[in-house]
Amino acid sequence: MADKITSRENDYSQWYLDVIKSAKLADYSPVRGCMIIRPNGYALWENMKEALDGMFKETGHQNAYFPIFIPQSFLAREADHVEGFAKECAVITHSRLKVDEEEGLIADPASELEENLIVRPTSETIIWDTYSRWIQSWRDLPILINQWANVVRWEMRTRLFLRTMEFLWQEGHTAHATEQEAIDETLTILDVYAKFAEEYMAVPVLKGVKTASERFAGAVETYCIEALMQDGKALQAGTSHFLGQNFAKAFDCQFQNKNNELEYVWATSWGVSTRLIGALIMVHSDDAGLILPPRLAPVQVGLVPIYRSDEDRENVLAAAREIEQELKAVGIRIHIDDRDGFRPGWKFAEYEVQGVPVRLAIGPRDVQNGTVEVARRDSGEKTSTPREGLADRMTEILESVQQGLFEKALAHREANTTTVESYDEFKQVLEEKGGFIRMHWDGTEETEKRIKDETKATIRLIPMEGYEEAGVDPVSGNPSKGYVVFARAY
RNA sequence: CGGGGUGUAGCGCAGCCCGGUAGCGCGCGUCGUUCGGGACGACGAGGUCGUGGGUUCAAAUCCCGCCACCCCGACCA
Repeated sequence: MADKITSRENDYSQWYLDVIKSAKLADYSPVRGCMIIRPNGYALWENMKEALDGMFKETGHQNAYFPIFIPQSFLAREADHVEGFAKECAVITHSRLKVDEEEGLIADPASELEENLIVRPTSETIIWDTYSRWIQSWRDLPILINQWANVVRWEMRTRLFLRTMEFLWQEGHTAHATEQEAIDETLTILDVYAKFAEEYMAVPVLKGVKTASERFAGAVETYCIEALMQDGKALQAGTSHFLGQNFAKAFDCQFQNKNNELEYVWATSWGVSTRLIGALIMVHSDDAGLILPPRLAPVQVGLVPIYRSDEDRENVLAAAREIEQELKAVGIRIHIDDRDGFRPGWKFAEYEVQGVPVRLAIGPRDVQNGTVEVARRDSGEKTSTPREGLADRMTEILESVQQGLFEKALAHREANTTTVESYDEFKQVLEEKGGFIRMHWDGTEETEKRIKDETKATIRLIPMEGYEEAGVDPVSGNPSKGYVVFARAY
């Protein structure tokens, strides 16, 4: 008997945790705030990684790897950066342990490090230290590097996938000769992220710019994609930062331009993390468990063979293998659950809770009739269909599931995006409905903070499209350049 | 860092108030019957009761300390 999943209506955040547990995506670790990513979760991450990695390479980037340890002094070089990250750094002070007679195993005082090391919370500092040695001339630019890595941020409050102390991510760090080129890079990546979210994750996203208070520590401008979860809360799904010359100046990274002048290098950084898995869960899944978009699902089609006698078993499994070959031939990831000792109903339930997009079942009756049962995870719809032409039909169904998930999520977002003209209306919508709320904003940090303090809603982004529409900020009464998007966020 | 909660078999929990043989469900092992939506029976394995101390003839249970984790909130990808 599987664990019961709390309904979304009953307790959304418990539901989220239940889905992760039932679908065997992750587990808690012995250390607070850290998670064990189980094979189901990791396979999902690998698929995300593969798709993104391809897109990065397509846009001219290369992978590299920088060390996990950073000299403590590096962090202090960029003022905003240190302020943003200092409070959540794991610090390494010793290099070995020893057995103390009274206290047992302790850090050996004799091994105290000359300089503390920090476990990277992000790699700007060590990378810009490196770039300063790699870059001398305009001919050395641009540098377009990405790395797949783990980072550690000593968070007060953690949630599986959404915020863990250690998480997996990719971080791109690019160096450019001109400001415009760096800005273009920032936006190129933002588009890559949006495309990935929508086409692979089937999660519609808004693209925009963060306000100063929500900006990355050390950035000149932070661009982001924001998604809306089923409970009406927003989730930042990816960020792309234009860093200006801040890090180049902090790490003294200059180059000689074509006019023989020394200039500081222009920088960007950008990242998405295993948090995307959290987004995926919260956007699509239901009370029966996980629902995965076919393009990312580790198993796209799960096949359950049904038999009683040995003879049936042989015939059914033979048919199952044929189907497997046909589907594999058209590039479908199919898995046959041929384990004896598990009954079909159990297997159905397992595929369901694990979010496998389509489930097939084939038994003696089907073998005789040349049919197979097809069940869609998204709609629950079950049909019996001829084996003839199955591969093509499966391709269509998977495409239709992928499309359907996106459309459903988009419809949800649209139904939960409200434009308001007064602060009272804003508060009312926030309480009763949640979601994205568009409202005029005067552009001041003061107003932004007041709204946040009073309602817990933050400006998720200043939209990149359709922003210029002058009006009045209903909170301050001051003029506004356009509507910005508010929400309560994870 | 504030609030709440929990530590007893692999997992979920009861037992604690009122001290005296450590229990239930799921899972696990063997055998048999089953198998088209999470099957059933029989037998069986599995526990330093988070940890240190105290009270007592006797502590999972009472007292004191410590540790850990989870959930909610503030802060943050």
